[in-house]
Formats: sequence, structure tokens, C-alpha cells
Amino acid sequence: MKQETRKEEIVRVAAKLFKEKGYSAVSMRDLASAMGMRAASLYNHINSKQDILKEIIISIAELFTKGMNEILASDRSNIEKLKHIIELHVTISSQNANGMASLNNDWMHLEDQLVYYMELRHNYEDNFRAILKNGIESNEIRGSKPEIMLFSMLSTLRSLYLWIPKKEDLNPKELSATLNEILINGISK
Amino acid sequence: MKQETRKEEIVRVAAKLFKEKGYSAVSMRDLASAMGMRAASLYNHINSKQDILKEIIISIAELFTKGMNEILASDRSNIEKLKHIIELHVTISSQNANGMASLNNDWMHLEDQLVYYMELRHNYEDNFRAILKNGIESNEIRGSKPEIMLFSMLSTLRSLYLWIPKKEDLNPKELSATLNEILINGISK
DNA sequence: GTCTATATTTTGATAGAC
DNA sequence: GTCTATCAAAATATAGAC
Repeated sequence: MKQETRKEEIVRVAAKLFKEKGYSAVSMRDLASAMGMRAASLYNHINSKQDILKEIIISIAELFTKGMNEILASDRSNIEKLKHIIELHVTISSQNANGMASLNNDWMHLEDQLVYYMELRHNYEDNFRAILKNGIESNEIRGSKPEIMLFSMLSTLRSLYLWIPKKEDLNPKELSATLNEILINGISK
Repeated sequence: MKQETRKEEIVRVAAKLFKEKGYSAVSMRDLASAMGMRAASLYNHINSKQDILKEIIISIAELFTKGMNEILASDRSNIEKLKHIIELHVTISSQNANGMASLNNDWMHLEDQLVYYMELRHNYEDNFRAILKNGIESNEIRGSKPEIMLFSMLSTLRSLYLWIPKKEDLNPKELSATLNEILINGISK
């Protein structure tokens, strides 16, 4: 295990506070207090509050982009690709639930990196949609509403950060399998 | 149609701004500007910023509670009750998408009404969970993970506010039917 | 690397004229 | 019912001592 730098500690604690109250409602004094120091001292490690948000969101967004690119490059059925997307979300949400809150709820407060973030997000959704459409064409997936399927699946996967920390007994592999079953096959007998 | 009072107009415009940036990031000056007036003038119609948030969230939370109680009192199968829950979310989200954003993302900034809101929310989830469990017991619903089903369905239903405004061509009845199909029967062939 | 002190801006809200 | 003027508190951030 690499030692956590002071900056990394600040970003980690900030993500926790941002999850609880949102970026705008957390002051630098709140963050300093949670770190056991004065607000001014934070600035020896970070340039600005905005920098912290950027650090949290962009690193995760790039993880999703990297994961999606690997799934797209793989030689599997579309249903299997969906399964891997679910695993990608479960893995990232398990490892950084607090950061996922900022990515989901505070991305609009990004300044310099807003356009870049929106581009990554847009591309991710386009790739997800393409897999669903290909699955319908190849008769793996039923129905003719890929847009609503995309919305429904993404809503569940993007909310994992809220739910995973409350169910720490469930391991990621098992959760992925159950989610795959529910999202792909539904709940009806 | 009843004439909209000035106060109702302020609450409606505030909900729109809260959806875009969150409660904490919207100042009374922002709101006044969107209303075409000065911040001080707002206070002739509302008591505080907090009052606006309370107005938005509690009214919707009570709509959900009322809807759920009617569904519980009805004499239908559990699968049919789930269908009515989906319709309830689609209806409310269609009629007040902006308010749903505050309910989902800014409830933690409630002050006096926080405990009351959490109670309504908790009861709603308990009732939802009970329907899923009853459905499993009566063999209408497959699987043994009602908690994950609840999480998945609620995630999709609570995110509708983000998605409905972008698809104005789709009517609520049709959307409910499609969502019912996807959430109950899945997407796989 | 943390502190105190402080500059500057912005915030929610009130008083009182019109 | 809206305005101008204003208050007190809180915000982000910097300077400089230790």
C-alpha cells in the first residue's frame, strides 16, 4: 500500500463531505475542520476548492471511459458486454462511493473541466446505447425502446454509490451477478 | 385554470434553478433575477429561502405518500400494485420534474421539516419493500433479493425527472407501460 | 506545514421610502 | 408590491510569522 499523501487525504475527506451535503454546501472551513486543521492550511496542498472537485470527478470519469473502451474492444456478445458494464459500475462504486456522489450530483459545478467531462459522459452514453441497439438487431435483446432501457439501466448503475455503503456484507461479484439477473431478466416469474 | 399567485411563481422558478445548480448554489439574488425583480422584493411573498425548499419538497413527498396509501388499499395482485407505483412516479415526475430534483438531491438541506420528510420517505420505502416481499411469497415474483430489486426499481423511478423533460413526445401512459415491461420482465429475449 | 490576521466578495435578510 | 440602502455573517483565498 502506498502512503496516502496529505493532498490525497484532503480529496478523500472532501469527497465524503460533498456526498453528504453537496459541493456548494461544504465550505473550506467545514473541510478544514474535518481534517483537524485551519482553512488556510488547506491551501498548502491544494490550489482551490474547485481543484478538489476536478480531482474527484475527472479521475472517476476517466476510469469509466477506460473501462468502456476495454469492453468495446472485447470480442463478446452484446449481452456479455452489458454484464461487463454492470461489473464496471459495481467495481468503481465499491472503491469510491463518495466520489461517485460528486460525479453524479456536482459535475455542473466544474469550471475549466466542464466541457471535457460532458464529452466523456456523452461518449460513454453513446457507446452504451450502441451496445443495446446492436443487441436488439442481433436478437439478443427484446423490445424496441433502447433509449428507455439505457435510461433505466444507467439510473440503477449510477445510484449504486448510495446503496453499496449500506450493504457492506455483499461482495462486488455477488452484487454484479444479482444486478445482472434483475436488469437483464427482470423480476417476474 | 386557477391563476398562479406570485408566491407560486417564485416557488416554481426556484425549483427550476434548484434543479440546474442545487439549492445551496442558488442565491436569492439569482432567484430574484430570474423573476425580474430585486432580492428584497422576494420577501414580500416568502419568509425565507428555506421556506421555498420546504414548499417544493414536502408537497411532493405527501403526494407520494397519498398515492402509495391508495395502492396499498386497493385489492390487486402485487405485480399490479408495482405497475401502479410506476404510474405514480411517472405522473408526479411528468407534472413536476423540477420539484423532483429538489426532493431527490436537496432534501438534506431541509431544516425544521427534515425529520418529517425522512419519516415519509422511510415509510414509502417500507411499503414498496413489503409489496415486493409479498410478491415473492405468492410466487408472482422470481428471486430472493427484494432489497436489490427495491433499490433498482427506485433508482430508475427516482431518476425519471432527469429524463422525462428530454422526451416530451412520449406520453405518460406509454412511458409507464414501457417502464413496466422493462422493470418487470427485463430486456433479454 | 500550520498558524493568525486579513482582504474581498457574496450571502440571507431587514428597514423604510415610494 | 417593488425599490434602494444596508447589515451581519460567512465565503474563498492570500500574506507572512513561526
